[in-house]
Amino acid sequence: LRAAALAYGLTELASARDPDLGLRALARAIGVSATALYRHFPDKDALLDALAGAGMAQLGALQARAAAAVGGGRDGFMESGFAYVRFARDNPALFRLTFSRAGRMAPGDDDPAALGQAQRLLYEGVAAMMPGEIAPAKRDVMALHAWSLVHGLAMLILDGRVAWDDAKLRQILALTFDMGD
Amino acid sequence: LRAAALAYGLTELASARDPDLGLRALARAIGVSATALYRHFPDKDALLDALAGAGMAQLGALQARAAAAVGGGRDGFMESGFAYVRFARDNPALFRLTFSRAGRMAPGDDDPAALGQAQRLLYEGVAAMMPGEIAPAKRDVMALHAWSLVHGLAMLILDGRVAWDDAKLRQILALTFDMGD
DNA sequence: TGTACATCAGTGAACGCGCGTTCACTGATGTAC
DNA sequence: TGTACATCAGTGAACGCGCGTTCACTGATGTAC
Repeated sequence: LRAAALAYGLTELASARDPDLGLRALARAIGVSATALYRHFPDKDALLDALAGAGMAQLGALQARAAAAVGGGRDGFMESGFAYVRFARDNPALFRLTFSRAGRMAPGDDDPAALGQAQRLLYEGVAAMMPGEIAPAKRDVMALHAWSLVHGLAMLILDGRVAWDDAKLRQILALTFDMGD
Repeated sequence: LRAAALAYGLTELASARDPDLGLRALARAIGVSATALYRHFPDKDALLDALAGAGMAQLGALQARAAAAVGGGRDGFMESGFAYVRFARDNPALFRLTFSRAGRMAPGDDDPAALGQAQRLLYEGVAAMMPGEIAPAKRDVMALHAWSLVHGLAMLILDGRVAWDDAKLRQILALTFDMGD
């Protein structure tokens, strides 16, 4: 049941716009009594945390795959950024839930594999972008810069402020991701 | 009462983390029966829309003031970007509400003065940043780039993913806002 | 100046709703001897 | 092989809660004649 609940939750959050997911509603949807869920999660919060963790893991995996598909390096970094925005578009509620939840945990309290992977990808990407010597502080700034860009783009798209346009998005990303030239 | 409701709503949303604001709760807080609000707003949605509009107006005004304070131009653009992030930090729930609501309206259905001002500032900023001839398409890309950056930074800070650090934030912004060099 | 009437802001009771959670329970599955 | 017992996943009824909204109402303020 735990697996079924998470699976349904993830698909529901992929299509939904609003990340408000009710415990009762979820139970109803998978054809089980609401109380049954309490066998597998201490409370609603824990359920949502699990979903958020799964979302983060999905996002990380997607980014890694996108980067690998073009052979890594600077192109891979750019592709991983693009994948980030695509993930948000394809999983609006899950994307929101993932970030609103994960931030509420104490640092390190997160699913370590998932957050670790996202962070690592970010830094590796920055390194690939600037292959020379980079001061750690500078690397940090560039990583946050890239992260903010894709995150903001994703949010603006989810909020209906920016229309999806493949070519235009790539141009916007290029401004940051080709910066090392 | 309309003014009181909006005023209280704004201060509440400035301190709150969560933009879920109840009509009954708001009425209770300003010492009035819940039904009294229906004299001034057709329903809860209208109330929230009004608050979102006010938030957008505040944000626009703040950005304009920040830009003017350093004499406009490229510095002014950078300052307006910084003000954007500061506004989000200082009004977490209002910032969220403003963007989640405003996007749901049909384009142009928004408070025209507010959205117009934000948009205009954006384009003027890009123009100031690149004083030469810019193709409209390129200007568009640069404007969205800048917007996404500050928006993403704001969201990551609100979600507790990025710590507030004045100097660091300025460095991150500079990567984009000094790009025309 | 006084009277009749309309307008309007606000009230309190009541509606139905979905929610998260607790409770005592049932029935199936496994395990010890 | 059979019996006794513990474990465990699931059930349905019930709790209290806050919500948005409707309703018939009250009392004050303004306006017409």
